[in-house]
Amino acid sequence: MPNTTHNTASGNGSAPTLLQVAARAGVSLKTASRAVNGEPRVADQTRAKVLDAAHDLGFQLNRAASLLARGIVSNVVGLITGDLSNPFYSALAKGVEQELRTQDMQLTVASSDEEPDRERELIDEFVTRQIRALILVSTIDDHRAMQAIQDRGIPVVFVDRSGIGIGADSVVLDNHEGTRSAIEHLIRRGHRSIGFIGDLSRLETHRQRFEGFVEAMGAHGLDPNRWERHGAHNLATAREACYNLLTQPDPPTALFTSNNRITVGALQTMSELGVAPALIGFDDFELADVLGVTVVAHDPVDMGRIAAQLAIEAIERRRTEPSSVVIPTRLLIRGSGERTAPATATGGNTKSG
Amino acid sequence: MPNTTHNTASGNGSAPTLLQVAARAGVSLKTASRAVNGEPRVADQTRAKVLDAAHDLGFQLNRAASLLARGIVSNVVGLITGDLSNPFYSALAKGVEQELRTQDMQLTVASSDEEPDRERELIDEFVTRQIRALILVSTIDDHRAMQAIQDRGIPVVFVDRSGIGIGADSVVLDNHEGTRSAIEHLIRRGHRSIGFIGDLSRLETHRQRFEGFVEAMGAHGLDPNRWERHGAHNLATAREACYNLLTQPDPPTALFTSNNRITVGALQTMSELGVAPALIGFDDFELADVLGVTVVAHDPVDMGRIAAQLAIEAIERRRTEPSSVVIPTRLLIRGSGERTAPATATGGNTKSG
DNA sequence: TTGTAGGCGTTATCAT
DNA sequence: ATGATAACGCCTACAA
Repeated sequence: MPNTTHNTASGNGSAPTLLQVAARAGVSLKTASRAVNGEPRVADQTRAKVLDAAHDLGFQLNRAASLLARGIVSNVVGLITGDLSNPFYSALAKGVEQELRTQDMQLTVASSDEEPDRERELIDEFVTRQIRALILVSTIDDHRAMQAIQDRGIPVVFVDRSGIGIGADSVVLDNHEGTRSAIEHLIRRGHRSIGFIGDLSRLETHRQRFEGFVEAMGAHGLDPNRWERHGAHNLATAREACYNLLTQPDPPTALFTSNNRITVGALQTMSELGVAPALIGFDDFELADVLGVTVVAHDPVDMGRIAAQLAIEAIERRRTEPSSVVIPTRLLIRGSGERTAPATATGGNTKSG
Repeated sequence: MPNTTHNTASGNGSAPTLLQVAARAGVSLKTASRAVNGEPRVADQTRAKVLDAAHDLGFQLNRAASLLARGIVSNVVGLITGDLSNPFYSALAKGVEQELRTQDMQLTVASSDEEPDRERELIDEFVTRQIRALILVSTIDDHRAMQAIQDRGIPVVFVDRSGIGIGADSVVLDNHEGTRSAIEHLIRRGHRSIGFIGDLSRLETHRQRFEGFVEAMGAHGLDPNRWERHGAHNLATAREACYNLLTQPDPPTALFTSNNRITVGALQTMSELGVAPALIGFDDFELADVLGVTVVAHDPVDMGRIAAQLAIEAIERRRTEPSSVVIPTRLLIRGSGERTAPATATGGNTKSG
C-alpha cells in the first residue's frame, strides 16, 4: 500500500488553479482555459502541454468560478421528498436522476421527514444554492409563498401532491379512480364490510383516495365510515391502526391500505394475528408478487422521469403555462384482493340503516 | 426613491445582485453585504433599509460567488452509490443525510449504476462542484488515482467496499464472519449441500462473503464449489441463477443468497417453482419478517451515519490517520434458515471425493 | 458604523 | 493560434 496519510502535505488543501496550470505549461491563462475546456482554436501541441500540466497538478476546474464567470447559475435540480428510505420516494429519485442525466444536469436531494417547517428550511437552502429547478413532494398545504421562487426564475414541479394556491407544474396519480375501482373489485367479491386505513388527512393524496373509497361504498349502499382509520403515517402507526381494526368484535372482511407503508404494516399485523382478510393496497411494492398481494399499481420511477422532464422544459422556457399530468393506475391482481367474503359474513353494513 | 439609474436588469431573467440591493437602499455594496449576512456592526436602521430593498427585489445571495470570494469550498458532501432504488443504498443515503443535517451540511447524491466509468465521471463532476467530502460505494477496483482528490483536501470515505491502493477512511461489514456463521448455522441443521448465489466477483464484499462460505464448508469437509453461482448482479440475473440451481437434478437443500437483491430474486424463484429449500440471506429487508426469512442482519442507516461522521471528522481535520470501521453482523432467525435437511438428502458432497 | 480597494478562479472580448 | 484585460457577484482586508 502506497502512501497512506490522510491529506498529504503536498496539497495543503488549496486546489491548483488554472493560472498555475498555465504557468507550468508556459502558456497564458486563456489558452489554458481553452485547452482544458476542449475549445477548437488551440494547437494540438499546446493542448497537449496544457493537459499534461493539468494532469500533473491534479487540476480540476472550479465549477463555482466557471458558472460565475459565465453568468450561469448552476445545473443542479433539487428534489425534496419525505424520506428516502420509503421505496416510493427512492424510486421517484431514481427516475428524476435518470432523466436529469440525459440532460447533463445534476440532482441534489433532501428529506423533509414530512415536516412542513423542515421543508421550508430546505427550500430556502436550495434556493440560495442556486438550484435550477425544484421538484417537490410537499407536506405544506399552502404554497402561495412559493410563487416568489417561481418568479425568480426557478420552476417548481409538484409530484404526488399538487401545489395549492400556486400555478405550477404537477405530476399526480389518479388516486380517486384507482381507489374506487379497487373497492369495486372487493365489493364484486361479496365484501360489504371493507376497512380503509389511510395516511394523514391533511395530505391531498390521502383525501383523494378516501373519496374514491367513499364513492364506491356509497354506490353500493355501504357505510364507508364504519371501519375507517386515518393518520397511519409510518409503519408503527399503520400496524396499530390495522391491529385495532382487525381485533374488533366485528372486523371487516376486506381491507384497503392506502399506501405502501400501510400495506407493509398491515401485512405484518395480519401475519402476527394469523388472519387473512381480503387485501388491496395502493402502491406496488417489492415482494408483493411473492406474497400474492393485489395492488393499485403505478410506476414511481416514471413519475420521477416525467417530473424531471417538466422541470427541464420549464428551465428552458419551452412552455409558459403550468402543466398538470395525471397518471393512471391499474389494478394488479395477485390473489389477496380476490379472496371472497365468507358466506357467514354478518353483512350488516347497510348505509344509515 | 428612484433607483432606475443602475440599469442591470429589472424583472427579467437575471437575478438581482447585492449591488442592486445596495443601490436601492442607498448604501454601499459592503454595507449591504453586512446587513444581508447578519453581521454585527450595522445600524439597525441601515439594516432594515437593506433588508427591505432585498425583499423588494427578491434578492438571494449567490452562494457560488460568496464561497468563491471566501475561498471556501462548500458545505456539500457527495454520496455515490450504485442505485438509489436498492433499499440498502437508500437506507445508507438516509443515514448520511441524517448525520449531515446535524452539522448543517448538505447531501448530494448520484448513482453509478455500478459502472466504473460512470462512477469516475460522477467523481469528477462532484469534485469540480467543490464538494467538501466524498462518500463512496465504489465499483472501481483501483483507487490509486483518487489519492489526488484527498491531496486536494477532499476526504474520501469508502462504504461497504474499502478503498484499494489508497489510504482512506472506510466503513465495511464483517462479511466473512457474517457469512461463515450463517453457513455454520445451516450445517448444524444437517445441510450438506448448500448453494451460494453471489454478486459480481470483482466486488470485495462478494469475495469476502464467498470466502466465509468456503471456510465454513471446508471446516466440515464439504465441497463449496458444487453449487456456487456468481455474477447475480440484479433481480433478473439472481432469479436466473437461482432457477438454474434449483432445477438441477440434484439441487442443494439449502441456499445462501449474498445480498438483498439476490435474496428477493431467490424468493421469487422459489415461489414460482413451489420449492422451499432452507434459506439465509445477507442483508435484512422489508417483509423478511412476514416471509419468515432468516438473514445476516446489520443496520445500513447506521453505516451511513458512521460514514458521514468520518467524513465530517476528516473535513474538520480532527484526525490525520485514516480510520477503518468494521461493523459486525448478526443472524436474525426467522424460520427459513432453520428448516432442517430432509432425511433423504443425498448428502454426497464430501470434498474432493 | 460605513466605505474603498483588491482579489477569489474562470470566461468573454478584442486584440495581436 | 494566442494573449492582455475586464468582467461575474461577493467578501476580506484596511481605511475613514
